[in-house]
Amino acid sequence: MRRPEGTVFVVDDEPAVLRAIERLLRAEGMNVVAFASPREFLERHDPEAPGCLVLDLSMPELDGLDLQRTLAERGQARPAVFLSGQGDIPASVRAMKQGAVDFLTKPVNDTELLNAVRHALARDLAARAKDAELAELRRRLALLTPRELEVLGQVVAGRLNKQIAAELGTVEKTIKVHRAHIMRKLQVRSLAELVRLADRAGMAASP
Amino acid sequence: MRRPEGTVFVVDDEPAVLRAIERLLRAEGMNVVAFASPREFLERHDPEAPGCLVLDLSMPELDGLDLQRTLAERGQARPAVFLSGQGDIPASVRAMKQGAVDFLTKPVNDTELLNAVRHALARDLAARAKDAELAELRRRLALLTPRELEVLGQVVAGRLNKQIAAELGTVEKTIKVHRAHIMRKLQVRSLAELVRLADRAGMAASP
DNA sequence: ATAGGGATTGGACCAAAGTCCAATTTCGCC
DNA sequence: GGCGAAATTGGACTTTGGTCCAATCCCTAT
Repeated sequence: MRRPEGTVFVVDDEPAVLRAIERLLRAEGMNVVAFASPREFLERHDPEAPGCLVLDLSMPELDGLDLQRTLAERGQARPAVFLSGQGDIPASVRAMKQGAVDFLTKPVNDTELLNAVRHALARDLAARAKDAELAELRRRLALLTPRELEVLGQVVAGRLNKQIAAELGTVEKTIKVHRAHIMRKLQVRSLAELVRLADRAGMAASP
Repeated sequence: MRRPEGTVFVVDDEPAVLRAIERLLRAEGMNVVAFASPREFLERHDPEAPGCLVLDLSMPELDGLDLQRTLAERGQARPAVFLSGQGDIPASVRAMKQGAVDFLTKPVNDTELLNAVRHALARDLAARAKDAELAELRRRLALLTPRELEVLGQVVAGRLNKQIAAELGTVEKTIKVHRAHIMRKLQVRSLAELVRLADRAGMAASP
């Protein structure tokens, strides 16, 4: 079973547990990188590499929740599967509210962990795909001049060229030229596509 | 503080807890309806009334999770806040995965419960608003004839009238008429609006 | 000062879309 | 058999949108 679909970053301060989990995941053909502490993870991991987390809840210095939150603040959030020894309910609830994929209690059931990790990897891939798409949209929008952005806003708001011209204090002819430039730069071939692109990129339509 | 924003349906088999929660919520000006058992709730509650749930996790016959799932199957899901006595972690995780707003342990902290309930009510209102909007869109789409739906699909796919005519084996003139009918029936005044309406209603664009 | 990009505009046209009025054709239903 | 909605089509225009070629005007960086 090919599984180059991302890496599983495991962080646990108990060496025995860390090795056991690493072995389990590798046996399934997954790419695994193990860290003995949150600090080590923060220093060495590659935020660009696709993948998910398997975090021990209670660790010295920074616990699993803190680590998860820290990554989120850096814009490096990843789907996480939490493991806890005796962990309390409030912690599990907090983890889930924070977007955890699952929260398992030790001793961990292998099947449950594998399912949770597969879900987490899938979620990360989906999130990265969405991010990539959004980045591509913004990259294209960045090619537009300020004026073209104004015109775009009016166009996707459903205004006619004539109305846009009046609004922007110019003539219809000019708007047509801007429109043509917009279509070319954004690589869309129909108004329908243009509207979708603008909406997905989160353009605020100003009345 | 006016709070006619939905009702809080409380279900707990312990009379003392039920009364205490009811009193707490009413003191905040909330509309509350208390039920001593899941069965009673299923028989008497109004699925149309906006509002959220406060569910005891462990109850005879049907526990809180079962009740939540049963409602979901009936298409009557509501945001729920769970309360548990000694509850285990797996139960709390399952509840959160199922979409619970929060999962609190008894004895419940009043402030936490109130905050959770407020979030749940807000979430229900938002969900109902979205549902209502979607229903409105579908209501309008239902006014279209089968042919008009075909044309709509092609239009929002960015096809020209000429192309659509060829595709549907008719002439451009006919397509124009259909388009005019579509715009009128859907109450949109621009192609941009039409595209958004179709997309939000989840129209699959066929190539 | 000078090149180059951005914003604008003209003119000339062509293509696409929308409108008004009118007329058939087809089909399921009473 | 006939009614009424749906689907179609014509004709005659008007409005909009798009394209080509060409030409200013302004501002910034070299």
